[in-house]
Amino acid sequence: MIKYSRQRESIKNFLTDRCDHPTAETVYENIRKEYPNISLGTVYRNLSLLCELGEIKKISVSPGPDRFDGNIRPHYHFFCRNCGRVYDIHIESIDHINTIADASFNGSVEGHVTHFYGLCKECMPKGNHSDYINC
Amino acid sequence: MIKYSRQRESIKNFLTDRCDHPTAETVYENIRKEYPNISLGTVYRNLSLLCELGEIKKISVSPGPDRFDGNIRPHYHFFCRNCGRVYDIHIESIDHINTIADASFNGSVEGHVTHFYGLCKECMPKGNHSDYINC
DNA sequence: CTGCATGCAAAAACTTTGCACCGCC
DNA sequence: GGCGGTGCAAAGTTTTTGCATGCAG
Repeated sequence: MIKYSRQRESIKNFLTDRCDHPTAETVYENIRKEYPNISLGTVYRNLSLLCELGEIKKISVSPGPDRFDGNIRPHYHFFCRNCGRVYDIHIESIDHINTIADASFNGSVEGHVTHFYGLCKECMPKGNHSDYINC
Repeated sequence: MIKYSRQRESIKNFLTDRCDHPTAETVYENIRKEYPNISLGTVYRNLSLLCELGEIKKISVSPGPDRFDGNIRPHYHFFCRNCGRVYDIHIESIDHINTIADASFNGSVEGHVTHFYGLCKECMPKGNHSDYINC
């Protein structure tokens, strides 16, 4: 049985309030402002638990520490190869690629993990800065 | 300038001879049979170098250690959620998803990383075992 | 009260690195 | 023989875990 904890509540709220996909370390540093005694171990344990409960999502980045996303609606991520920032991308479903893969594989393709990379607006050559909002 | 080394040659050959995407540790254990004094550090250094040279590919798996692929022709990977094995999937290009993503993102989408998951033939319920060859 | 959650610290898992020596070119 | 590669070991990075105590139900 899972019991309520103020720390977990705080972590959950922190994540759903942001859209910059913080690492466990960043979560730790911020929750510490409210709960100075919280330990990094507790942050990891709660992030892990929240993932299992489906309340947040883990984003694995290579190389580097995992990041966490409080937005669990289906969407994709964009990694800027210059500054390392992670952005949300909301696109129509591309689940048809599962069917394509399944047709060429002797097994059962249930899903895919995809992320996109390139240069974000901030890192692109000057001149084309519209104010598109990613979050 | 890059110099020849027997160890690097051996690592390269080992990878191009296999299709099971071994980890650095597995590479180490196998190369050791031929070069008992090789160190894990050397294996990592050479895997890293071979990646930079574009002679092999690194596959990041979450969770778990990175895996390495001696096959650099474009293809995708399938991760069995039951046994953890990694298989090659050769499919037609799905690069159109870059265009889809680019249309919804204020920046420049240059590419994507995708892997598929599900159950492999070995881990599927009995009865449907054709002899499709994945490698 | 019972037992899950926490804080702390140690350890685990994976990878990189400093340094002295070795061996390509 | 000069300089990149190696072996070894130490250290770095990220995450997990054991244990005594704290707090929700």
